[in-house]
Amino acid sequence: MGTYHIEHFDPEAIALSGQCFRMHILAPGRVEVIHRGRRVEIAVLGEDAFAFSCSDAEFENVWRHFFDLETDYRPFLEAIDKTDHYLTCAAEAGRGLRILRQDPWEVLISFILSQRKSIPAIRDNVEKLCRRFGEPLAEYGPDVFAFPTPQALAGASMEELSACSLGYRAPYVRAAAISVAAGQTDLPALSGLDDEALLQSLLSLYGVGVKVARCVMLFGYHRLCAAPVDVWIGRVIDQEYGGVSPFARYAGFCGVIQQYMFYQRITAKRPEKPAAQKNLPSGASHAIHL
DNA sequence: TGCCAGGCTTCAC
DNA sequence: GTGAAGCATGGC
Repeated sequence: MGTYHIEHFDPEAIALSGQCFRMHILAPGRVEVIHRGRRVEIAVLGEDAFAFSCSDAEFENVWRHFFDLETDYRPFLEAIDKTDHYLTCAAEAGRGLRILRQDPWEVLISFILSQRKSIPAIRDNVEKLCRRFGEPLAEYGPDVFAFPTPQALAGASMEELSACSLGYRAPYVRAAAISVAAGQTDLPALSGLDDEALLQSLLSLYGVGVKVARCVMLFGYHRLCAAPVDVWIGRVIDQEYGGVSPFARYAGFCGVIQQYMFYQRITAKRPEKPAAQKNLPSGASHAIHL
């Protein structure tokens, strides 16, 4: 158990932000994460003060990197257009968000099955997969499981996958698992590709479209230039920006900006405002962004 | 009962 | 190349 002073870090906000489905709020100020066969609990002690339920060595070797604590998020916040009221408020609400450095394989499968599902439903599906096909992590308790390996999912039948409530996404998950397990898709090697090549490689997988590919790029490969546009972000762009994406202004880190917008949108009380012409930054449509 | 959820593939045209 | 239809499941 170690205690640390960390700025711009809000584990509860990150757990709610929809980028990671194995991060749970256990109680106010207490969050757990399971990542690459390890589990850690984080306790919020006070402003910028946190306790991690692991050794200092594990914090330095695993969790500092996972939570992207080496990155200074201040320049991202300072670059936000002060006349953009929506984004200024969103960034203030989400100033403790960070883009996690997750396992690309876990991100790939999680976002394949995210299609047309709510975040709680995705979380349930991921947990079902882990319980059914993941290795038990007995050192953390009888009810803790690792994310399934590609081999484990590739060896599952359609019936077994469908039993995890995957619906029509079951063949997508199976195809991706077979491709990765067979070495046809080498996920670690993809990290060496440039952004466009990485995008095209991900799009070649059955069941992976532009939105899911961008999620994998952002959350699995830490390509901060990738900004997934889903129904929520689409609504923000329509309602707050008159249909013109603000991402062009934030080249190189629009994935971070997107995450502030997404968090603000899903944690708001869903005010269904009519389309407004409030923020109209110059720039191209969001469609051109990775 | 109907609509919607971090969409994608398939098939007309 | 573009747009609509169809797709499973669960929550509200």
